Amino acid sequence: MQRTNFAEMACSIARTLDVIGEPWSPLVLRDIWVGMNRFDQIQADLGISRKVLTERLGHLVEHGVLEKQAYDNRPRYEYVLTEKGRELVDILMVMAGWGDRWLAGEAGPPVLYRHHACGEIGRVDLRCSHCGEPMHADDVEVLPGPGAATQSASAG
Amino acid sequence: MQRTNFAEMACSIARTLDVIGEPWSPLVLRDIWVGMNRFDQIQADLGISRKVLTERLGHLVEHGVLEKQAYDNRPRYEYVLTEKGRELVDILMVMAGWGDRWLAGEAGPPVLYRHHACGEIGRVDLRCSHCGEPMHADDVEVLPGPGAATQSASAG
DNA sequence: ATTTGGGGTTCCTTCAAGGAACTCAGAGTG
DNA sequence: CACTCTGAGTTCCTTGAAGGAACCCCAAAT
Repeated sequence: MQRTNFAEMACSIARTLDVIGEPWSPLVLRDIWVGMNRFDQIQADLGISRKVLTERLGHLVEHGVLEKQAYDNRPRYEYVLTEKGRELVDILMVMAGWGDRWLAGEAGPPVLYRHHACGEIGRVDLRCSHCGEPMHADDVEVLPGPGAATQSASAG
Repeated sequence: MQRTNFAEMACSIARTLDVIGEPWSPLVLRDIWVGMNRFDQIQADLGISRKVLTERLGHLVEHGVLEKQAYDNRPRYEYVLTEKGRELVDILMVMAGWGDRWLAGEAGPPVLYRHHACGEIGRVDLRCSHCGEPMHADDVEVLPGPGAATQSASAG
């Protein structure tokens, strides 16, 4: 899919999609985040084709969000998040928050997040890094930045 | 692509991906967010195939994140975000933040966000809804919630 | 010497993305 | 009235990615 090259667009959303926009990639990251670090674990948990999983892991390693580490003398490997990858998980937490709010239905959220700092079940909240007040779709004005393309559209 | 049905998984991330996980969907939402509301505008801006754009818009309307509104006596329509859709934009802002930080390079971020509340250029920051402290990948413990599947894996 | 198990490849089928051309409905123009 | 213009899609064909099952390789362990 995704034959159009999102990486070349002058849009940070498109560039991020170039890294995790392919099907399954966010779910692979989620599994690794919660401690499922081996190929067969992830494959069995998600039910993803082994071929596709190989491709996704390779892509994520290439982009520096995962590292492949040997854990045995035998050729055995596990995948761990880099710092770049751990920060990607922010996106997953916000996605989970939206899904919990709008798609969970009667049953309620499939998982809960206990915040280490306060020990309580919490949800992620988006706030302005500058003033600390809530920051959502309607709270911002979008302006061209230094890396804006001059000619083409698709800045973002 | 995505022939596997993410909607049925007991995972809010997977369910969210069922809504916006297909290629182009997040970029379509972004365009509408920044005020490009008509079919031909979006098509020209993104360079997406008209066929695919038709499919994506239909899917997003079906899932209640967009509304299709007539703006003329002629058969002319524009697409606007619902509340559900506006909250989806939170995900886009976090994606943009990650892309700005890790992929923008020398040129700097393509766009900047001015926060209405404080008037300054800001970045989104993830905080715990309970205590207000930062909340990231390593700051939480993931626990089964009320909607957790009992038998299968893929909770999240 | 044979089995086991993790970590992949290979190969084939099906279905989605890209892309260009075509359609349709209603307004504006001469 | 005929003609064109424009927005908003459809149709059709080609290419290529996802699904899936089978196969392979290597290094213990038995």
